[in-house]
Amino acid sequence: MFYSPAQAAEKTGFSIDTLRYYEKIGLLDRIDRTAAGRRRFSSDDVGFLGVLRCLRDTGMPIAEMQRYAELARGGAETVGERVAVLETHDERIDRQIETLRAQQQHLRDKIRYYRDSFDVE
Amino acid sequence: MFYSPAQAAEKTGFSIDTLRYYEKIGLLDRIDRTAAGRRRFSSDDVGFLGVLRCLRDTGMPIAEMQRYAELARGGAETVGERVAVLETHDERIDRQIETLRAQQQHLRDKIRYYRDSFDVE
DNA sequence: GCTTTACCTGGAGTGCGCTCCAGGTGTGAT
DNA sequence: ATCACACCTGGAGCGCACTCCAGGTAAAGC
Repeated sequence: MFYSPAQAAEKTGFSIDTLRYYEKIGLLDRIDRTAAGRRRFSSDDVGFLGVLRCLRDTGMPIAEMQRYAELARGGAETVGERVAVLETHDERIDRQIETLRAQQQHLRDKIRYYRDSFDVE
Repeated sequence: MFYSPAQAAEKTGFSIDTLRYYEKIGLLDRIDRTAAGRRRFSSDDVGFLGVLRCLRDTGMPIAEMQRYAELARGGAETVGERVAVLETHDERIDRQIETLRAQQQHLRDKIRYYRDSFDVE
Protein backbone atom coordinates (compact mmCIF):
# COMPACT_ATOMS: atom_id res chain seq x y z
CA MET A 1 0.00 0.00 0.00
CA PHE A 2 1.36 3.37 -1.04
CA TYR A 3 0.19 6.90 -0.56
CA SER A 4 0.56 10.00 -2.70
CA PRO A 5 1.61 13.18 -0.92
CA ALA A 6 -2.01 14.31 -0.85
CA GLN A 7 -3.12 11.00 0.63
CA ALA A 8 -0.36 10.99 3.21
CA ALA A 9 -1.31 14.54 4.19
CA GLU A 10 -4.93 13.50 4.48
CA LYS A 11 -4.06 10.46 6.63
CA THR A 12 -1.68 12.22 8.96
CA GLY A 13 -3.06 15.72 9.23
CA PHE A 14 0.23 17.29 8.16
CA SER A 15 0.21 19.58 5.14
CA ILE A 16 2.07 18.51 2.01
CA ASP A 17 4.48 21.36 2.62
CA THR A 18 5.12 20.09 6.10
CA LEU A 19 5.78 16.58 4.80
CA ARG A 20 8.36 17.97 2.39
CA TYR A 21 9.83 20.08 5.15
CA TYR A 22 10.09 17.09 7.47
CA GLU A 23 11.91 15.15 4.82
CA LYS A 24 14.20 18.08 4.09
CA ILE A 25 15.31 18.41 7.70
CA GLY A 26 15.81 14.69 8.07
CA LEU A 27 12.85 14.06 10.31
CA LEU A 28 11.65 11.64 7.68
CA ASP A 29 14.01 9.35 5.89
CA ARG A 30 14.22 9.98 2.19
CA ILE A 31 10.78 9.01 0.93
CA ASP A 32 10.62 6.62 -2.01
CA ARG A 33 9.90 8.15 -5.43
CA THR A 34 8.00 7.07 -8.52
CA ALA A 35 9.73 7.05 -11.91
CA ALA A 36 8.54 10.63 -12.34
CA GLY A 37 10.20 11.70 -9.11
CA ARG A 38 7.07 11.97 -7.02
CA ARG A 39 6.95 10.85 -3.44
CA ARG A 40 5.39 7.53 -2.61
CA PHE A 41 4.75 7.13 1.11
CA SER A 42 4.73 3.57 2.39
CA SER A 43 2.46 2.33 5.17
CA ASP A 44 5.48 2.45 7.43
CA ASP A 45 6.08 6.08 6.52
CA VAL A 46 2.49 6.88 7.35
CA GLY A 47 2.76 4.91 10.58
CA PHE A 48 5.87 6.81 11.58
CA LEU A 49 4.12 10.06 10.74
CA GLY A 50 1.39 8.97 13.11
CA VAL A 51 3.95 8.84 15.90
CA LEU A 52 5.29 12.25 14.88
CA ARG A 53 1.71 13.50 15.00
CA CYS A 54 1.40 12.36 18.61
CA LEU A 55 4.69 13.93 19.53
CA ARG A 56 3.93 17.26 17.87
CA ASP A 57 0.42 17.44 19.30
CA THR A 58 1.89 16.98 22.73
CA GLY A 59 4.45 19.70 22.23
CA MET A 60 7.67 17.87 21.53
CA PRO A 61 10.11 20.25 19.78
CA ILE A 62 11.27 19.30 16.29
CA ALA A 63 14.88 18.93 17.46
CA GLU A 64 13.87 16.18 19.84
CA MET A 65 11.74 14.46 17.26
CA GLN A 66 14.82 14.45 15.05
CA ARG A 67 16.69 12.64 17.74
CA TYR A 68 13.89 10.12 17.99
CA ALA A 69 13.83 9.70 14.22
CA GLU A 70 17.54 9.07 14.20
CA LEU A 71 17.16 6.40 16.84
CA ALA A 72 14.34 4.83 14.87
CA ARG A 73 16.69 4.54 11.91
CA GLY A 74 19.19 2.83 14.15
CA GLY A 75 17.40 -0.50 14.35
CA ALA A 76 16.57 -2.73 17.28
CA GLU A 77 19.52 -1.79 19.44
CA THR A 78 18.11 1.70 19.92
CA VAL A 79 14.74 0.56 21.22
CA GLY A 80 15.78 1.15 24.79
CA GLU A 81 16.75 4.73 24.04
CA ARG A 82 13.57 5.29 22.13
CA VAL A 83 11.53 4.10 25.06
CA ALA A 84 13.50 6.42 27.30
CA VAL A 85 12.72 9.39 25.04
CA LEU A 86 9.05 8.51 24.98
CA GLU A 87 8.84 8.05 28.71
CA THR A 88 10.53 11.33 29.44
CA HIS A 89 8.06 12.92 27.10
CA ASP A 90 5.18 11.11 28.75
CA GLU A 91 6.12 12.72 32.03
CA ARG A 92 6.25 16.07 30.36
CA ILE A 93 2.73 15.56 29.13
CA ASP A 94 1.63 14.77 32.67
CA ARG A 95 3.09 18.06 33.80
CA GLN A 96 1.48 19.91 30.93
CA ILE A 97 -1.92 18.52 31.78
CA GLU A 98 -1.38 19.40 35.39
CA THR A 99 -0.48 22.99 34.51
CA LEU A 100 -3.49 23.32 32.27
CA ARG A 101 -5.76 21.96 34.94
CA ALA A 102 -4.39 24.23 37.64
CA GLN A 103 -4.63 27.36 35.50
CA GLN A 104 -8.06 26.33 34.30
CA GLN A 105 -9.16 26.16 37.90
CA HIS A 106 -7.91 29.70 38.50
CA LEU A 107 -9.83 30.91 35.50
CA ARG A 108 -12.95 29.14 36.69
CA ASP A 109 -12.56 30.83 40.04
CA LYS A 110 -12.29 34.12 38.21
CA ILE A 111 -15.44 33.39 36.25
CA ARG A 112 -17.25 32.48 39.42
CA TYR A 113 -16.05 35.68 41.02
CA TYR A 114 -17.42 37.71 38.12
CA ARG A 115 -20.71 35.85 38.30
CA ASP A 116 -21.07 36.29 42.02
CA SER A 117 -20.04 39.92 42.08
CA PHE A 118 -21.71 41.17 38.94
CA ASP A 119 -24.61 38.82 38.49
CA VAL A 120 -23.84 38.02 34.86
CA GLU A 121 -26.75 36.92 32.61
CA MET B 1 1.78 48.18 47.90
CA PHE B 2 3.95 48.74 44.86
CA TYR B 3 6.36 46.56 42.95
CA SER B 4 9.50 47.38 41.03
CA PRO B 5 9.86 45.79 37.60
CA ALA B 6 12.10 43.12 39.10
CA GLN B 7 9.59 42.38 41.84
CA ALA B 8 6.69 42.25 39.41
CA ALA B 9 8.68 39.89 37.23
CA GLU B 10 9.42 37.73 40.23
CA LYS B 11 5.78 37.67 41.32
CA THR B 12 4.31 36.93 37.91
CA GLY B 13 6.91 34.81 36.22
CA PHE B 14 7.15 37.15 33.24
CA SER B 15 10.53 38.60 32.39
CA ILE B 16 11.08 42.33 32.73
CA ASP B 17 11.40 42.53 28.98
CA THR B 18 8.08 40.79 28.60
CA LEU B 19 6.44 43.22 31.02
CA ARG B 20 7.74 46.13 28.97
CA TYR B 21 6.61 44.41 25.81
CA TYR B 22 3.13 43.82 27.21
CA GLU B 23 2.84 47.47 28.08
CA LYS B 24 4.13 48.51 24.69
CA ILE B 25 1.51 46.50 22.82
CA GLY B 26 -1.25 47.70 25.07
CA LEU B 27 -1.81 44.44 26.87
CA LEU B 28 -1.08 46.34 30.04
CA ASP B 29 -2.38 49.80 30.62
CA ARG B 30 0.32 52.39 30.98
CA ILE B 31 2.03 51.46 34.21
CA ASP B 32 2.53 54.19 36.78
CA ARG B 33 6.01 55.76 37.02
CA THR B 34 8.17 57.11 39.80
CA ALA B 35 9.59 60.62 39.57
CA ALA B 36 12.62 59.11 37.88
CA GLY B 37 10.47 57.50 35.21
CA ARG B 38 10.65 53.95 36.51
CA ARG B 39 7.69 51.64 36.48
CA ARG B 40 5.77 51.09 39.69
CA PHE B 41 3.42 48.15 39.44
CA SER B 42 0.36 48.29 41.68
CA SER B 43 -1.20 45.26 43.33
CA ASP B 44 -3.93 45.48 40.74
CA ASP B 45 -1.34 45.39 37.96
CA VAL B 46 0.21 42.32 39.49
CA GLY B 47 -3.23 40.77 39.90
CA PHE B 48 -4.06 41.41 36.28
CA LEU B 49 -0.73 39.91 35.28
CA GLY B 50 -1.75 36.84 37.21
CA VAL B 51 -4.75 36.49 34.95
CA LEU B 52 -2.56 36.99 31.90
CA ARG B 53 -0.29 34.29 33.27
CA CYS B 54 -3.21 31.85 33.38
CA LEU B 55 -4.29 32.77 29.89
CA ARG B 56 -0.79 32.47 28.42
CA ASP B 57 -0.07 29.20 30.18
CA THR B 58 -3.22 27.78 28.71
CA GLY B 59 -2.33 28.89 25.21
CA MET B 60 -4.44 31.97 24.63
CA PRO B 61 -2.90 34.01 21.79
CA ILE B 62 -1.75 37.52 22.60
CA ALA B 63 -4.31 39.05 20.24
CA GLU B 64 -7.12 37.56 22.28
CA MET B 65 -5.57 38.62 25.54
CA GLN B 66 -5.50 42.13 24.10
CA ARG B 67 -9.20 41.92 23.53
CA TYR B 68 -9.69 40.76 27.10
CA ALA B 69 -7.48 43.57 28.38
CA GLU B 70 -9.49 46.10 26.44
CA LEU B 71 -12.70 44.79 27.95
CA ALA B 72 -11.14 44.93 31.40
CA ARG B 73 -10.43 48.62 30.84
CA GLY B 74 -14.07 49.06 29.86
CA GLY B 75 -15.45 48.84 33.37
CA ALA B 76 -18.37 46.92 34.78
CA GLU B 77 -20.49 46.93 31.67
CA THR B 78 -18.03 44.61 29.93
CA VAL B 79 -18.10 41.93 32.59
CA GLY B 80 -20.52 39.83 30.58
CA GLU B 81 -18.22 39.87 27.58
CA ARG B 82 -15.23 39.09 29.72
CA VAL B 83 -16.97 36.08 31.15
CA ALA B 84 -17.85 34.98 27.63
CA VAL B 85 -14.20 35.20 26.57
CA LEU B 86 -13.10 33.24 29.61
CA GLU B 87 -15.73 30.57 29.12
CA THR B 88 -14.89 30.09 25.48
CA HIS B 89 -11.30 29.73 26.53
CA ASP B 90 -12.23 27.32 29.28
CA GLU B 91 -13.76 25.05 26.67
CA ARG B 92 -10.65 25.31 24.59
CA ILE B 93 -8.62 24.15 27.56
CA ASP B 94 -10.93 21.17 27.92
CA ARG B 95 -10.25 20.25 24.32
CA GLN B 96 -6.52 20.74 24.78
CA ILE B 97 -6.46 18.43 27.76
CA GLU B 98 -8.49 15.90 25.85
CA THR B 99 -6.07 15.99 22.91
CA LEU B 100 -3.09 15.63 25.21
CA ARG B 101 -4.67 12.72 26.96
CA ALA B 102 -5.59 10.92 23.75
CA GLN B 103 -2.16 11.34 22.22
CA GLN B 104 -0.52 10.41 25.48
CA GLN B 105 -2.48 7.18 25.40
CA HIS B 106 -1.20 6.45 21.90
CA LEU B 107 2.34 7.04 23.05
CA ARG B 108 1.83 4.78 26.03
CA ASP B 109 0.55 2.09 23.70
CA LYS B 110 3.67 2.56 21.64
CA ILE B 111 5.87 2.23 24.70
CA ARG B 112 4.04 -0.91 25.73
CA TYR B 113 4.48 -2.29 22.23
CA TYR B 114 8.22 -1.66 22.41
CA ARG B 115 8.38 -3.26 25.83
CA ASP B 116 6.42 -6.33 24.81
CA SER B 117 8.20 -6.84 21.53
CA PHE B 118 11.73 -5.98 22.51
CA ASP B 119 11.82 -6.75 26.18
CA VAL B 120 13.34 -3.42 27.19
CA GLU B 121 15.36 -3.25 30.43
C1' DG C 1 -2.64 17.96 -29.25
C1' DC C 2 -3.93 20.73 -25.34
C1' DT C 3 -5.00 21.65 -20.81
C1' DT C 4 -5.49 20.63 -16.18
C1' DT C 5 -3.79 18.59 -12.21
C1' DA C 6 -0.68 17.01 -8.99
C1' DC C 7 3.44 17.11 -8.03
C1' DC C 8 8.69 18.72 -8.05
C1' DT C 9 12.85 22.04 -6.38
C1' DG C 10 15.36 25.66 -3.90
C1' DG C 11 14.79 29.31 -1.43
C1' DA C 12 12.39 33.31 0.45
C1' DG C 13 8.86 34.91 3.58
C1' DT C 14 5.66 34.74 7.60
C1' DG C 15 3.67 34.99 12.32
C1' DC C 16 4.31 34.61 16.93
C1' DG C 17 6.25 35.90 21.13
C1' DC C 18 9.47 37.33 22.93
C1' DT C 19 14.67 38.74 23.78
C1' DC C 20 18.56 41.47 23.24
C1' DC C 21 21.17 45.63 22.41
C1' DA C 22 23.16 50.33 22.51
C1' DG C 23 23.20 54.28 24.67
C1' DG C 24 21.56 56.81 28.50
C1' DT C 25 19.79 58.29 33.51
C1' DG C 26 18.73 58.69 38.47
C1' DT C 27 19.86 56.41 43.12
C1' DG C 28 22.44 54.47 46.74
C1' DA C 29 26.56 52.54 48.85
C1' DT C 30 31.64 53.23 49.63
C1' DA D 1 33.29 61.83 43.96
C1' DT D 2 32.86 57.55 42.03
C1' DC D 3 31.00 53.43 41.10
C1' DA D 4 27.71 49.79 40.48
C1' DC D 5 23.11 49.05 39.75
C1' DA D 6 18.48 48.90 38.31
C1' DC D 7 16.09 50.83 35.30
C1' DC D 8 14.77 53.63 30.83
C1' DT D 9 13.93 53.96 25.33
C1' DG D 10 13.52 52.64 20.46
C1' DG D 11 14.44 49.37 17.59
C1' DA D 12 16.76 45.29 15.82
C1' DG D 13 17.20 40.34 16.10
C1' DC D 14 15.95 35.63 17.12
C1' DG D 15 14.03 30.78 17.25
C1' DC D 16 10.54 28.00 15.93
C1' DA D 17 7.73 25.75 12.72
C1' DC D 18 6.07 26.12 9.11
C1' DT D 19 4.10 28.29 4.52
C1' DC D 20 4.42 30.27 0.19
C1' DC D 21 6.38 31.20 -4.27
C1' DA D 22 8.39 30.93 -8.96
C1' DG D 23 9.43 28.18 -12.36
C1' DG D 24 9.23 23.60 -14.05
C1' DT D 25 7.69 18.43 -15.22
C1' DA D 26 4.94 14.16 -16.14
C1' DA D 27 0.71 11.96 -16.76
C1' DA D 28 -4.36 11.91 -17.35
C1' DG D 29 -8.64 13.58 -19.23
C1' DC D 30 -11.01 15.93 -23.05
